[in-house]
Amino acid sequence: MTTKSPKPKSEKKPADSPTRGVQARAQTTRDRILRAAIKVFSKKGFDGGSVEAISKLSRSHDRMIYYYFGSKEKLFVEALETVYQRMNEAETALDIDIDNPREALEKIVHFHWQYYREHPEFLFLLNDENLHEGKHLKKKSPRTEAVFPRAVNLLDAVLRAGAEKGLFRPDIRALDLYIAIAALGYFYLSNRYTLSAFLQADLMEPEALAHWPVFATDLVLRLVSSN
Amino acid sequence: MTTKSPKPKSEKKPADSPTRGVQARAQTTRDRILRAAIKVFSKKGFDGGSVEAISKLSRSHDRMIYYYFGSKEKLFVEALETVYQRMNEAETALDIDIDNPREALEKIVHFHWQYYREHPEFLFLLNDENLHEGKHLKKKSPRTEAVFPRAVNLLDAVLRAGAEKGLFRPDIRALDLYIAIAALGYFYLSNRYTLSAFLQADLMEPEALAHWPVFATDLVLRLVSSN
Amino acid sequence: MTTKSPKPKSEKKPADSPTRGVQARAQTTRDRILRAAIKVFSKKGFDGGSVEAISKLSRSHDRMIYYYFGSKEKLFVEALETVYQRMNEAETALDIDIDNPREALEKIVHFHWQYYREHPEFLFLLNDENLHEGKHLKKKSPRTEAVFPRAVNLLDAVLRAGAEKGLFRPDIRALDLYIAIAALGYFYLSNRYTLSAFLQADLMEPEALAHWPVFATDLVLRLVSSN
Amino acid sequence: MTTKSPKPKSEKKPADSPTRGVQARAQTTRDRILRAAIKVFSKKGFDGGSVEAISKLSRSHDRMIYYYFGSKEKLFVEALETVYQRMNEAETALDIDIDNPREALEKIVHFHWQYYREHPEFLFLLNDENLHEGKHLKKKSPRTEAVFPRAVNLLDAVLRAGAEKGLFRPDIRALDLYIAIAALGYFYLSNRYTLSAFLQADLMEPEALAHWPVFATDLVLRLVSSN
DNA sequence: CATGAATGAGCTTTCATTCAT
DNA sequence: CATGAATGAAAGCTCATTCAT
Repeated sequence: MTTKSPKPKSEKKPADSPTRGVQARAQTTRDRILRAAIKVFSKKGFDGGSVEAISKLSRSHDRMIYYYFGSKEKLFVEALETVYQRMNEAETALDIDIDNPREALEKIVHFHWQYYREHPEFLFLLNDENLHEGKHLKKKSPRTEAVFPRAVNLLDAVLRAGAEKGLFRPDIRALDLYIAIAALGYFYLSNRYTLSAFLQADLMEPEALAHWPVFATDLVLRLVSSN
Repeated sequence: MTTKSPKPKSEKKPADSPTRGVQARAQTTRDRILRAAIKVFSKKGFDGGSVEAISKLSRSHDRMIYYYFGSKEKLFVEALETVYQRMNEAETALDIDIDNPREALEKIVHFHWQYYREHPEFLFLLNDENLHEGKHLKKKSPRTEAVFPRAVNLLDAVLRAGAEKGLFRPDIRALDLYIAIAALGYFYLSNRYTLSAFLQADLMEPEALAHWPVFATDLVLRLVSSN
Repeated sequence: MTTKSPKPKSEKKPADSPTRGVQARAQTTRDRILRAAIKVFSKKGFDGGSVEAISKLSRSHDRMIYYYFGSKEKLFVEALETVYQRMNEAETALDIDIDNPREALEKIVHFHWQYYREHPEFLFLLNDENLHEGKHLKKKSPRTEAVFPRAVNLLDAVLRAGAEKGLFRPDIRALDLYIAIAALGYFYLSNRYTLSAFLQADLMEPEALAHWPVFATDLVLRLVSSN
Repeated sequence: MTTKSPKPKSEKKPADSPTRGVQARAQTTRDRILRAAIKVFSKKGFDGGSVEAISKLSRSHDRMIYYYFGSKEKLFVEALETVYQRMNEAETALDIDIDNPREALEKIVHFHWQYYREHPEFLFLLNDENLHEGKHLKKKSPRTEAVFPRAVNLLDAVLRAGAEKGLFRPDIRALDLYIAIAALGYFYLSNRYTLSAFLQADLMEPEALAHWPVFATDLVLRLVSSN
């Protein structure tokens, strides 16, 4: 980054000042680029997505990407974090009734399924990052650190509530369950292309799509239920 | 016919003939390229893996890739199919005792886990193909078509045997179970980089690695068990 | 918009503005490339003329050719159109006295001869385009459409004036005559290499070169003369 | 040429010998290549026509081209000479009645027109060679040397006969007339693509095609006629 | 007489990035 | 805050040609 990042992300809304108009315009340019980057990277991957494609889609210029983000890589990282953060916010916003643990679990399983279905860019972006062995995330990302617990902590609370009520086994780790829930939804959708080809079954048929979350929920409930 | 497919894969071992030497040399060149391609593509993806990197790793020339495979894309498809075929062969070779359904299931779950661990190229190559929405596989692949049933059929046999013995529920679909088993192993390993970053837990710790297949087996057995 | 047409030819001279320097530099780079392209293509043809040769001759970079012209083909088309346009302008600028039809015709025949001699790039570029069955011109060229009539119309006026004076036959079509005049000059020069080889006569000898336009003029005047 | 040209063109038909079959087969391979070369080079030019395209079209192998012709360039030269020779033979075979000079001239003009129309490969191949400033022909071609006179000599005879009968002017050079006749036919057809584009007239319309040789004949007769 | 394998230089084109206003 | 111009490396691919049977 040579051009000395002009306004390093600046979450703080610019107060009404003479320069507000300018900053607002800048913000939208930056946002347009970021949004375009998410689209392009999720469709083509980091290597396949060109800087030009992004600047074109955002109706801006290559140069602006460097002005705002410093490099293609940093733009990718921010796209990745943005997408993850959105997912996290959606998960946090889930309306969970802890007093009804079975129903709570069902809700969580369905949330994951639904979120992955509606946000393919989340799947693809994470896939690509894993393809690169997480090297972009490794370099930097203070923003994500504080974020983790929420999802798993919520699950932990549900599990504990269920155990107290005698409904659930007490020996299930929230982290394991979280990964299992994610795996069931993520893998089905993310790997649908190779699965469809190799298993010769169209996983995207309406019937198949309706069936899978039912199966996953059943699986999860059987896993955690006591007796 | 010059640039195009010089010897279409020719599975048949070249009999001892005057031309054996040439064919043998060609075969190894072709194989060296294919092996290098699997390595490079699984590390860098289709876009990130350059033709030059492959030809250099195989101690051959760019030109030879086009001579034997026609294009980077066709080479990728063949790498993908090869890797999938190997997996399929390993799965088929599994020594399963159908009269012992629980143990059989355990074996299958462990096989998937173990195979994914030992063959990261399988994970990465499939991931990359899914990133591209399966477009390479769509174009061609008659080889894979006949192959599907084996893995799922085996599982189906196990499930039926268990059900007959009164050990398993009769309403579990083999296809669902297969995907679930694959999901548990595949997702954990394939997505370990983003999971580790976002969940702040090192999934590759020996302890964690030892624990996961135990958890997965438990999950699968609880899912299918009657009572 | 990054790689694509940065300033679509912009005939308008950049007024004195702060950015004038930049535009001027760009304009000269673009012009240098175009000029180099005309040279290279006319010497080596479209296939034989390499992008590198052009960029080197223009003391620019390969990349700039794509920046300004989009592709090798589009550059070729522009070279072709430029060369044709120049010819057309020269022809239009001819000082013809319609009241002296015989002299006017002589002038026109000599103009063609002289122009082809002095602008071999015109011959070669058109030759190459015809070799490709006009495929480059077919794709695009609104610029040339309005242009046609001038040369033929001029000839038409001369023919009519001559006929009115009773000097010329009234049944000669201007288009035919135009093609004939062009043919005589163009073919002699353009095909001189094969003609020299096959006819075993050096068409480029001073004497031969001096003789031909005389012959051609005679031919044309005999053709159109009444009686 | 390293492979020491196996049978340098061998015009002589191989007498009935034990090896006749082999030679015959070779001859056809050689011929198939030559014919394919004429097609490919006339469509794509020397630079645009690849060795592979030729070997493919002739259902042979790249290697054979080098075996029989030594290099791409030598193959091109032979294609060129072949095509020229065929034209010359056809011209020589013309049934001309010298006692009827006007009709003889008409026949010659029509022959050129007809031949060019029916043999576009002749036009294109010669065009391409001229594009390269005759560099292929310059290198070699003893075969063509003896050939020249025939066509021009014939014309000379006709002109002389006409002059003797008082029909023709005595001051027309056969060489000039020959070039003019060739020019009229060749240029019209060879340059039809750029002419059509720039003159905005479809030169290949049936009517236009029927008209041109009439015009050309008229032109030639007027040129040579006395009084 | 024929052919599969190999070679290295070359091609057009695209890439991420920086300079100069 | 934005932009056109410039850069050089590298990409995938094709070329004419030769080697070794």
